Amino acid sequence: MINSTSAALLGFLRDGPQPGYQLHKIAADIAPFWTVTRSQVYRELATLADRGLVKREPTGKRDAAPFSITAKGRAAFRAWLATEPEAENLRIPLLLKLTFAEDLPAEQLQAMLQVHYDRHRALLAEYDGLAAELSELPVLQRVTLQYGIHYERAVIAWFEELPADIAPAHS
Amino acid sequence: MINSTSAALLGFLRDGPQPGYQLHKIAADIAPFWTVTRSQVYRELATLADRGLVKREPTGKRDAAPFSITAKGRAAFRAWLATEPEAENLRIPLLLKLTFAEDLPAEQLQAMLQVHYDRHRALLAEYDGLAAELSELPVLQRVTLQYGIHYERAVIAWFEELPADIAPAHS
DNA sequence: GCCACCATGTAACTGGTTACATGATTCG
DNA sequence: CGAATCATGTAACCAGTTACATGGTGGC
Repeated sequence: MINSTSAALLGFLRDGPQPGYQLHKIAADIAPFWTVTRSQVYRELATLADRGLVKREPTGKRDAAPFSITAKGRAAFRAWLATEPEAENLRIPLLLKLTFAEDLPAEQLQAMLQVHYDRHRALLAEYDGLAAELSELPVLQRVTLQYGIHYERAVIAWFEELPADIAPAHS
Repeated sequence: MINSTSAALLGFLRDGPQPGYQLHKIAADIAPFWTVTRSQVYRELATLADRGLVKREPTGKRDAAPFSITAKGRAAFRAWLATEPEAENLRIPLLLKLTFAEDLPAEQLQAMLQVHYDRHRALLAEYDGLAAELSELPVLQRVTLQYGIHYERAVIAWFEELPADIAPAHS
């Protein structure tokens, strides 16, 4: 079975051949709940090519080496699509640090929390803006955005509920 | 600067020397928003030892090689504690798959969503139970749990708001 | 024509996961 | 006393990040 990153690349390639650079740009757009670096894209493409799931096309402009999806690649994509997605993985450095935060002066801790609180509020505003702007988007493209909105709201509520001595200022 | 995983190990070692196995157990307990595998623990300990931040103690029972924190290690921990935590990293395979889900029969998609919905409801129930049980916990130990509760509630709300043709059954 | 930025790719390193190996306890 | 589980660790592999290199394009 291929991994999620490869699967995503194959998914994008169904719309036509693309070089690694462009695939990365497309992938970066469907962030923020999935990320791939450019290097990863090139590596995955190389192994996909080795396994015959994509095919390297003649080099185009600026050394661009487009890849196209093969019949075998389409089959692998469909197989991946039908498998149960794994559980999500959340990695939250802030919570780790908080675990040890008794050893930190309250004001320093509060300053840290403030930074993150503000960032989450900015993100929520951004997502809300996108949702308004893109209200005509196909259903399945909107759900990710909705996930983001729900997530940010939850985090913001969490911040606002922190004990008063460390809670960030919320206007 | 040391990484978060090393920092956590140093943090735990302040309470006394521990072998890698035990450190991993402690770390696993402060999940679910931070994870380390056992292998990682051993590797980090080895590099921490190389850098003089921990010291290997004489082997105890069952080949256990406890490590103790050094003065230099304590300093490194304090330095880490004072740095701004990075942004969180969320990796949600379900959302990636959803991006391509137009190519999946609606009922298969719904079945997938049901599995995840049920899992999140179970998690919320578990966290709520813990919160009730551990109501006397020190503040900073409770905030992680609260984060989990807020997160699960948000995800559950998201599920319940999905378009009717794919939304999981919610009693 | 130069400068900034865009498009393209490779290489090296670090962090995370899986698989393997093995002796000690515990419990029925 | 035998089986299951716990405690301990190593090695190999895979995935993610950072750093490096370089030619094209567009705008002033």
